[in-house]
Amino acid sequence: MGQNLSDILDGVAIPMAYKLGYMINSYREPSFRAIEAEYGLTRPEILSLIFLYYRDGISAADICDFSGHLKTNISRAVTALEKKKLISRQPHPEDQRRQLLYITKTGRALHDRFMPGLVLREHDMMACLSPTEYRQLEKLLRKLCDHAPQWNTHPLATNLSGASNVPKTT
Amino acid sequence: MGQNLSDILDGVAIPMAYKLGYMINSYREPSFRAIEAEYGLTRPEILSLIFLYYRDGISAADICDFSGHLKTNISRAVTALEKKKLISRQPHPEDQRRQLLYITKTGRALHDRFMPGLVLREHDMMACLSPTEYRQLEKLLRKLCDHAPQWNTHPLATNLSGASNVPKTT
DNA sequence: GGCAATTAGTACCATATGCAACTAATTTGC
DNA sequence: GCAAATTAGTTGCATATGGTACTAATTGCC
Repeated sequence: MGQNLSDILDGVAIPMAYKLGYMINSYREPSFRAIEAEYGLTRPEILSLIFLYYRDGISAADICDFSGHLKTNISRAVTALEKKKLISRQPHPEDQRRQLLYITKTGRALHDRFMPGLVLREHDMMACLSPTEYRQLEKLLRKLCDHAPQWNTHPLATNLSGASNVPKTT
Repeated sequence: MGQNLSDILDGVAIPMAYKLGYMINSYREPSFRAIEAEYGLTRPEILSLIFLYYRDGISAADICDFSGHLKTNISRAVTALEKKKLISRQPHPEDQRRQLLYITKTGRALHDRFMPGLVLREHDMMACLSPTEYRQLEKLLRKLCDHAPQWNTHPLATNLSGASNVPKTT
Protein backbone atom coordinates (compact mmCIF):
# COMPACT_ATOMS: atom_id res chain seq x y z
CA MET A 1 0.00 0.00 0.00
CA GLY A 2 1.36 3.36 -0.99
CA GLN A 3 0.20 5.35 2.01
CA ASN A 4 -0.10 5.10 5.72
CA LEU A 5 -3.48 4.39 7.19
CA SER A 6 -3.18 6.83 10.09
CA ASP A 7 -2.32 9.62 7.70
CA ILE A 8 -5.59 9.11 5.90
CA LEU A 9 -7.43 8.65 9.16
CA ASP A 10 -6.56 12.17 10.14
CA GLY A 11 -6.34 13.88 6.78
CA VAL A 12 -9.97 13.39 5.98
CA ALA A 13 -12.47 16.20 6.55
CA ILE A 14 -14.77 13.94 8.54
CA PRO A 15 -12.27 12.22 10.84
CA MET A 16 -14.72 11.06 13.48
CA ALA A 17 -17.18 9.57 11.04
CA TYR A 18 -14.34 7.97 9.19
CA LYS A 19 -12.82 6.37 12.26
CA LEU A 20 -16.21 5.21 13.49
CA GLY A 21 -16.88 3.70 10.10
CA TYR A 22 -13.51 2.09 9.92
CA MET A 23 -13.95 0.47 13.31
CA ILE A 24 -17.43 -0.83 12.84
CA ASN A 25 -16.76 -2.13 9.37
CA SER A 26 -13.63 -3.90 10.48
CA TYR A 27 -15.73 -5.56 13.10
CA ARG A 28 -18.91 -6.16 11.23
CA GLU A 29 -18.18 -7.05 7.66
CA PRO A 30 -16.01 -10.12 8.08
CA SER A 31 -18.14 -11.47 10.91
CA PHE A 32 -21.45 -10.99 9.20
CA ARG A 33 -20.23 -12.29 5.88
CA ALA A 34 -19.07 -15.41 7.64
CA ILE A 35 -22.46 -15.85 9.27
CA GLU A 36 -24.23 -15.22 6.01
CA ALA A 37 -22.12 -17.81 4.27
CA GLU A 38 -22.22 -20.35 7.08
CA TYR A 39 -25.92 -20.24 7.89
CA GLY A 40 -27.49 -18.92 4.73
CA LEU A 41 -28.94 -15.85 6.37
CA THR A 42 -29.09 -12.33 5.01
CA ARG A 43 -28.01 -9.39 7.09
CA PRO A 44 -31.53 -8.22 7.96
CA GLU A 45 -32.33 -11.78 8.94
CA ILE A 46 -29.36 -11.93 11.30
CA LEU A 47 -30.31 -8.64 12.89
CA SER A 48 -33.95 -9.55 13.27
CA LEU A 49 -32.92 -12.72 15.00
CA ILE A 50 -30.62 -10.82 17.35
CA PHE A 51 -33.32 -8.36 18.34
CA LEU A 52 -35.98 -10.99 18.76
CA TYR A 53 -33.65 -12.99 20.96
CA TYR A 54 -33.79 -10.13 23.44
CA ARG A 55 -37.25 -8.80 22.86
CA ASP A 56 -39.82 -11.30 21.85
CA GLY A 57 -43.14 -9.99 20.69
CA ILE A 58 -41.97 -6.87 18.94
CA SER A 59 -43.10 -5.97 15.44
CA ALA A 60 -41.23 -5.63 12.18
CA ALA A 61 -41.47 -1.86 12.50
CA ASP A 62 -39.73 -2.04 15.87
CA ILE A 63 -36.88 -3.96 14.28
CA CYS A 64 -36.65 -1.26 11.66
CA ASP A 65 -36.28 1.37 14.36
CA PHE A 66 -33.69 -0.55 16.33
CA SER A 67 -31.67 -1.76 13.41
CA GLY A 68 -32.19 1.09 11.02
CA HIS A 69 -32.82 -1.25 8.14
CA LEU A 70 -35.44 -0.32 5.60
CA LYS A 71 -38.82 -1.84 6.16
CA THR A 72 -38.86 -3.68 2.88
CA ASN A 73 -35.75 -5.58 3.87
CA ILE A 74 -37.06 -6.38 7.30
CA SER A 75 -40.33 -7.49 5.77
CA ARG A 76 -38.52 -9.88 3.49
CA ALA A 77 -36.29 -11.04 6.33
CA VAL A 78 -39.24 -11.75 8.58
CA THR A 79 -41.00 -13.71 5.86
CA ALA A 80 -37.86 -15.74 5.23
CA LEU A 81 -37.23 -16.36 8.93
CA GLU A 82 -40.75 -17.65 9.34
CA LYS A 83 -40.36 -19.94 6.37
CA LYS A 84 -37.21 -21.30 8.00
CA LYS A 85 -39.11 -21.85 11.26
CA LEU A 86 -36.77 -19.52 13.12
CA ILE A 87 -39.56 -17.17 14.15
CA SER A 88 -43.34 -17.17 14.21
CA ARG A 89 -45.87 -14.43 13.51
CA GLN A 90 -48.99 -13.60 15.48
CA PRO A 91 -51.54 -10.97 14.57
CA HIS A 92 -51.53 -8.03 16.98
CA PRO A 93 -54.70 -8.19 19.08
CA GLU A 94 -55.52 -4.50 18.84
CA ASP A 95 -53.94 -3.44 15.58
CA GLN A 96 -54.76 -5.58 12.59
CA ARG A 97 -51.96 -4.09 10.56
CA ARG A 98 -49.32 -5.20 12.93
CA GLN A 99 -47.81 -8.62 13.54
CA LEU A 100 -46.07 -9.71 16.69
CA LEU A 101 -42.92 -11.68 16.12
CA TYR A 102 -41.65 -14.49 18.31
CA ILE A 103 -38.39 -16.34 18.03
CA THR A 104 -38.69 -20.12 18.06
CA LYS A 105 -36.54 -22.66 19.84
CA THR A 106 -34.79 -23.34 16.58
CA GLY A 107 -34.22 -19.63 16.19
CA ARG A 108 -32.68 -19.37 19.64
CA ALA A 109 -30.47 -22.35 18.97
CA LEU A 110 -29.18 -20.79 15.78
CA HIS A 111 -28.55 -17.49 17.53
CA ASP A 112 -26.59 -19.35 20.18
CA ARG A 113 -24.38 -20.78 17.51
CA PHE A 114 -23.24 -17.55 15.89
CA MET A 115 -23.43 -15.04 18.74
CA PRO A 116 -20.43 -16.31 20.74
CA GLY A 117 -18.19 -15.54 17.80
CA LEU A 118 -19.47 -11.98 17.66
CA VAL A 119 -19.00 -11.53 21.39
CA LEU A 120 -15.47 -12.83 21.23
CA ARG A 121 -14.72 -10.52 18.37
CA GLU A 122 -16.06 -7.55 20.29
CA HIS A 123 -13.73 -8.47 23.13
CA ASP A 124 -10.83 -8.60 20.70
CA MET A 125 -11.80 -5.22 19.33
CA MET A 126 -11.87 -3.68 22.81
CA ALA A 127 -8.86 -5.54 24.14
CA CYS A 128 -6.52 -2.60 23.55
CA LEU A 129 -8.48 -0.37 25.94
CA SER A 130 -7.89 -0.19 29.67
CA PRO A 131 -10.93 -0.69 31.90
CA THR A 132 -11.09 3.07 32.39
CA GLU A 133 -10.91 3.76 28.70
CA TYR A 134 -13.57 1.15 28.06
CA ARG A 135 -15.93 2.86 30.47
CA GLN A 136 -15.14 6.21 28.92
CA LEU A 137 -15.95 4.93 25.47
CA GLU A 138 -19.13 3.33 26.70
CA LYS A 139 -20.27 6.59 28.23
CA LEU A 140 -19.42 8.61 25.16
CA LEU A 141 -21.16 6.24 22.81
CA ARG A 142 -24.25 6.19 24.94
CA LYS A 143 -24.36 9.95 24.93
CA LEU A 144 -23.95 10.08 21.18
CA CYS A 145 -26.66 7.48 20.66
CA ASP A 146 -29.03 9.28 22.98
CA HIS A 147 -28.65 12.46 21.00
CA ALA A 148 -28.84 10.82 17.60
CA PRO A 149 -32.55 11.52 17.13
CA GLN A 150 -31.82 15.22 17.39
CA TRP A 151 -29.54 15.49 14.40
CA ASN A 152 -30.63 12.46 12.49
CA THR A 153 -33.81 14.12 11.32
CA HIS A 154 -32.00 17.02 9.74
CA PRO A 155 -31.72 17.05 5.99
CA LEU A 156 -28.23 16.64 4.68
CA ALA A 157 -27.82 20.39 4.35
CA THR A 158 -26.11 22.57 1.77
CA ASN A 159 -27.60 21.88 -1.61
CA LEU A 160 -28.76 18.38 -0.92
CA SER A 161 -32.45 17.88 -0.72
CA GLY A 162 -34.04 16.45 2.40
CA ALA A 163 -32.65 13.04 3.10
CA SER A 164 -34.41 9.84 3.93
CA ASN A 165 -34.17 9.10 7.53
CA VAL A 166 -33.24 5.84 9.05
CA PRO A 167 -29.95 4.05 8.67
CA LYS A 168 -28.61 0.57 8.89
CA THR A 169 -27.06 -0.98 11.94
CA THR A 170 -25.12 -3.83 13.37
CA MET B 1 -42.45 1.72 18.78
CA GLY B 2 -43.04 -0.85 21.44
CA GLN B 3 -39.73 -0.66 23.23
CA ASN B 4 -37.21 1.87 24.33
CA LEU B 5 -34.12 2.25 22.24
CA SER B 6 -31.71 2.57 25.15
CA ASP B 7 -33.00 -0.66 26.60
CA ILE B 8 -32.02 -2.47 23.48
CA LEU B 9 -28.76 -0.58 23.26
CA ASP B 10 -27.69 -2.12 26.51
CA GLY B 11 -29.48 -5.44 26.44
CA VAL B 12 -27.61 -6.73 23.47
CA ALA B 13 -24.62 -9.06 23.96
CA ILE B 14 -22.42 -6.88 21.79
CA PRO B 15 -23.24 -3.45 23.19
CA MET B 16 -20.17 -1.62 21.93
CA ALA B 17 -20.43 -2.92 18.39
CA TYR B 18 -24.10 -2.16 18.41
CA LYS B 19 -23.69 1.41 19.56
CA LEU B 20 -20.85 1.99 17.13
CA GLY B 21 -23.00 0.62 14.36
CA TYR B 22 -25.99 2.63 15.40
CA MET B 23 -23.98 5.84 15.38
CA ILE B 24 -22.21 5.37 12.13
CA ASN B 25 -25.31 4.23 10.31
CA SER B 26 -27.34 7.11 11.61
CA TYR B 27 -24.67 9.35 10.21
CA ARG B 28 -23.81 7.58 7.05
CA GLU B 29 -26.87 6.09 5.49
CA PRO B 30 -29.05 9.17 5.04
CA SER B 31 -26.13 11.30 3.92
CA PHE B 32 -24.77 8.85 1.43
CA ARG B 33 -28.14 7.96 0.04
CA ALA B 34 -28.78 11.64 -0.56
CA ILE B 35 -25.47 11.98 -2.38
CA GLU B 36 -26.14 8.86 -4.40
CA ALA B 37 -29.53 10.18 -5.44
CA GLU B 38 -28.41 13.75 -6.06
CA TYR B 39 -25.26 13.08 -8.03
CA GLY B 40 -25.79 9.61 -9.44
CA LEU B 41 -22.79 8.12 -7.71
CA THR B 42 -22.50 4.73 -6.05
CA ARG B 43 -21.03 4.37 -2.60
CA PRO B 44 -17.65 3.08 -3.78
CA GLU B 45 -17.53 5.96 -6.23
CA ILE B 46 -18.14 8.49 -3.46
CA LEU B 47 -15.46 6.97 -1.29
CA SER B 48 -12.93 6.74 -4.07
CA LEU B 49 -13.50 10.41 -4.80
CA ILE B 50 -13.04 11.31 -1.13
CA PHE B 51 -9.76 9.42 -0.86
CA LEU B 52 -8.40 10.75 -4.13
CA TYR B 53 -9.23 14.26 -3.05
CA TYR B 54 -6.68 13.86 -0.28
CA ARG B 55 -4.22 11.53 -1.90
CA ASP B 56 -3.83 11.82 -5.59
CA GLY B 57 -1.84 9.18 -7.35
CA ILE B 58 -2.85 6.21 -5.27
CA SER B 59 -4.02 2.95 -6.78
CA ALA B 60 -7.32 1.12 -6.66
CA ALA B 61 -5.81 -1.36 -4.21
CA ASP B 62 -4.92 1.51 -1.88
CA ILE B 63 -8.52 2.66 -1.92
CA CYS B 64 -9.55 -0.87 -1.04
CA ASP B 65 -7.28 -0.82 1.98
CA PHE B 66 -8.40 2.58 3.18
CA SER B 67 -12.07 2.13 2.53
CA GLY B 68 -12.38 -1.56 3.12
CA HIS B 69 -14.50 -2.04 0.04
CA LEU B 70 -14.00 -5.13 -2.04
CA LYS B 71 -11.74 -4.73 -5.00
CA THR B 72 -14.39 -5.65 -7.49
CA ASN B 73 -16.50 -2.72 -6.37
CA ILE B 74 -13.62 -0.29 -6.40
CA SER B 75 -12.64 -1.52 -9.83
CA ARG B 76 -16.12 -0.79 -11.11
CA ALA B 77 -16.19 2.54 -9.32
CA VAL B 78 -12.89 3.63 -10.80
CA THR B 79 -13.99 2.67 -14.29
CA ALA B 80 -17.22 4.60 -13.84
CA LEU B 81 -15.48 7.64 -12.39
CA GLU B 82 -13.11 7.77 -15.32
CA LYS B 83 -15.99 7.54 -17.74
CA LYS B 84 -17.57 10.49 -15.95
CA LYS B 85 -14.29 12.44 -16.23
CA LEU B 86 -14.05 12.74 -12.46
CA ILE B 87 -10.72 10.95 -12.31
CA SER B 88 -8.02 9.86 -14.74
CA ARG B 89 -5.87 6.75 -14.83
CA GLN B 90 -2.16 6.53 -15.56
CA PRO B 91 -0.14 3.36 -15.87
CA HIS B 92 2.28 2.90 -13.00
CA PRO B 93 5.79 3.46 -14.33
CA GLU B 94 7.34 0.49 -12.55
CA ASP B 95 4.45 -1.91 -12.13
CA GLN B 96 2.45 -2.65 -15.24
CA ARG B 97 -0.38 -4.16 -13.28
CA ARG B 98 -1.04 -1.04 -11.32
CA GLN B 99 -2.74 2.17 -12.36
CA LEU B 100 -2.25 5.49 -10.66
CA LEU B 101 -5.44 7.43 -10.13
CA TYR B 102 -5.77 11.18 -10.27
CA ILE B 103 -8.79 13.27 -9.47
CA THR B 104 -9.71 15.84 -12.12
CA LYS B 105 -10.83 19.41 -11.68
CA THR B 106 -14.39 18.27 -12.29
CA GLY B 107 -13.91 15.61 -9.65
CA ARG B 108 -12.70 18.13 -7.12
CA ALA B 109 -15.58 20.41 -7.92
CA LEU B 110 -18.07 17.64 -7.34
CA HIS B 111 -16.39 16.68 -4.07
CA ASP B 112 -16.63 20.30 -2.98
CA ARG B 113 -20.33 20.20 -3.55
CA PHE B 114 -21.18 17.25 -1.34
CA MET B 115 -18.47 17.30 1.32
CA PRO B 116 -19.66 20.40 3.21
CA GLY B 117 -22.92 18.60 3.97
CA LEU B 118 -21.02 15.67 5.43
CA VAL B 119 -18.82 17.93 7.52
CA LEU B 120 -21.81 19.81 8.86
CA ARG B 121 -23.48 16.55 9.71
CA GLU B 122 -20.43 15.33 11.59
CA HIS B 123 -20.52 18.54 13.60
CA ASP B 124 -24.17 17.90 14.38
CA MET B 125 -23.36 14.37 15.43
CA MET B 126 -20.62 15.55 17.79
CA ALA B 127 -22.45 18.62 19.03
CA CYS B 128 -23.61 16.90 22.22
CA LEU B 129 -20.03 16.34 23.38
CA SER B 130 -18.00 18.85 25.36
CA PRO B 131 -14.58 19.72 23.97
CA THR B 132 -13.03 17.42 26.53
CA GLU B 133 -15.32 14.57 25.62
CA TYR B 134 -14.63 15.15 21.97
CA ARG B 135 -10.91 14.84 22.54
CA GLN B 136 -11.46 11.73 24.63
CA LEU B 137 -13.47 10.12 21.90
CA GLU B 138 -10.91 11.08 19.30
CA LYS B 139 -8.16 9.49 21.33
CA LEU B 140 -10.12 6.32 21.97
CA LEU B 141 -11.09 5.90 18.36
CA ARG B 142 -7.56 6.42 17.19
CA LYS B 143 -6.36 3.78 19.61
CA LEU B 144 -9.01 1.34 18.45
CA CYS B 145 -8.20 1.98 14.81
CA ASP B 146 -4.49 1.57 15.38
CA HIS B 147 -5.09 -1.82 16.92
CA ALA B 148 -7.60 -2.99 14.36
CA PRO B 149 -5.08 -4.87 12.25
CA GLN B 150 -4.30 -7.05 15.24
CA TRP B 151 -7.73 -8.51 15.65
CA ASN B 152 -9.09 -7.99 12.21
CA THR B 153 -7.08 -10.84 10.78
CA HIS B 154 -8.51 -13.36 13.21
CA PRO B 155 -11.11 -15.73 11.90
CA LEU B 156 -14.54 -15.33 13.34
CA ALA B 157 -13.89 -17.99 15.95
CA THR B 158 -16.15 -20.65 17.51
CA ASN B 159 -17.49 -22.87 14.78
CA LEU B 160 -17.27 -20.37 11.99
CA SER B 161 -14.70 -21.01 9.37
CA GLY B 162 -12.03 -18.43 8.59
CA ALA B 163 -13.65 -15.24 7.47
CA SER B 164 -12.80 -13.07 4.56
CA ASN B 165 -10.85 -10.15 5.69
CA VAL B 166 -11.45 -6.63 4.74
CA PRO B 167 -14.49 -4.58 5.57
CA LYS B 168 -16.28 -1.59 4.27
CA THR B 169 -15.91 1.90 5.51
CA THR B 170 -17.18 5.42 5.41
C1' DG C 1 17.21 -18.40 -14.87
C1' DG C 2 12.93 -20.32 -14.37
C1' DC C 3 8.72 -22.09 -12.13
C1' DA C 4 5.34 -21.39 -8.33
C1' DA C 5 2.98 -18.14 -5.60
C1' DT C 6 1.29 -13.55 -5.05
C1' DT C 7 -0.77 -9.20 -6.51
C1' DA C 8 -3.53 -5.66 -9.47
C1' DG C 9 -7.29 -5.41 -11.82
C1' DT C 10 -11.40 -7.18 -14.60
C1' DA C 11 -15.61 -9.97 -16.01
C1' DC C 12 -19.46 -12.72 -15.04
C1' DC C 13 -23.29 -14.39 -12.44
C1' DA C 14 -26.38 -14.79 -8.55
C1' DT C 15 -28.46 -12.24 -5.09
C1' DA C 16 -29.33 -8.65 -1.66
C1' DT C 17 -30.77 -4.14 -1.51
C1' DG C 18 -33.10 0.44 -2.41
C1' DC C 19 -36.97 2.60 -4.17
C1' DA C 20 -41.63 3.44 -5.62
C1' DA C 21 -46.11 1.91 -5.76
C1' DC C 22 -49.56 -0.53 -3.57
C1' DT C 23 -53.19 -2.57 0.06
C1' DA C 24 -55.18 -2.50 4.29
C1' DA C 25 -55.84 -0.77 8.93
C1' DT C 26 -55.72 3.09 12.01
C1' DT C 27 -55.52 7.83 13.55
C1' DT C 28 -56.34 12.78 12.92
C1' DG C 29 -58.97 16.85 12.01
C1' DC C 30 -63.13 19.06 11.03
C1' DG D 1 -68.83 10.41 11.88
C1' DC D 2 -66.37 10.85 7.79
C1' DA D 3 -62.59 12.20 4.59
C1' DA D 4 -57.66 12.85 4.66
C1' DA D 5 -53.44 11.60 6.39
C1' DT D 6 -50.52 8.29 8.62
C1' DT D 7 -48.78 3.72 9.57
C1' DA D 8 -47.69 -1.51 8.97
C1' DG D 9 -46.50 -4.43 5.79
C1' DT D 10 -45.93 -6.38 0.90
C1' DT D 11 -44.63 -6.68 -4.00
C1' DG D 12 -42.09 -5.68 -8.36
C1' DC D 13 -38.38 -3.73 -10.62
C1' DA D 14 -33.84 -1.85 -11.34
C1' DT D 15 -29.38 -1.83 -9.62
C1' DA D 16 -25.50 -2.31 -6.48
C1' DT D 17 -22.99 -5.73 -4.40
C1' DG D 18 -20.50 -10.15 -3.15
C1' DG D 19 -18.22 -14.15 -4.77
C1' DT D 20 -15.68 -16.85 -8.04
C1' DA D 21 -12.91 -17.29 -11.72
C1' DC D 22 -9.97 -15.23 -14.81
C1' DT D 23 -5.72 -12.49 -17.16
C1' DA D 24 -1.55 -10.29 -16.78
C1' DA D 25 2.38 -8.63 -14.30
C1' DT D 26 5.50 -9.21 -10.49
C1' DT D 27 7.89 -11.39 -6.72
C1' DG D 28 9.84 -15.28 -4.24
C1' DC D 29 12.26 -19.43 -4.16
C1' DC D 30 15.32 -23.25 -5.55
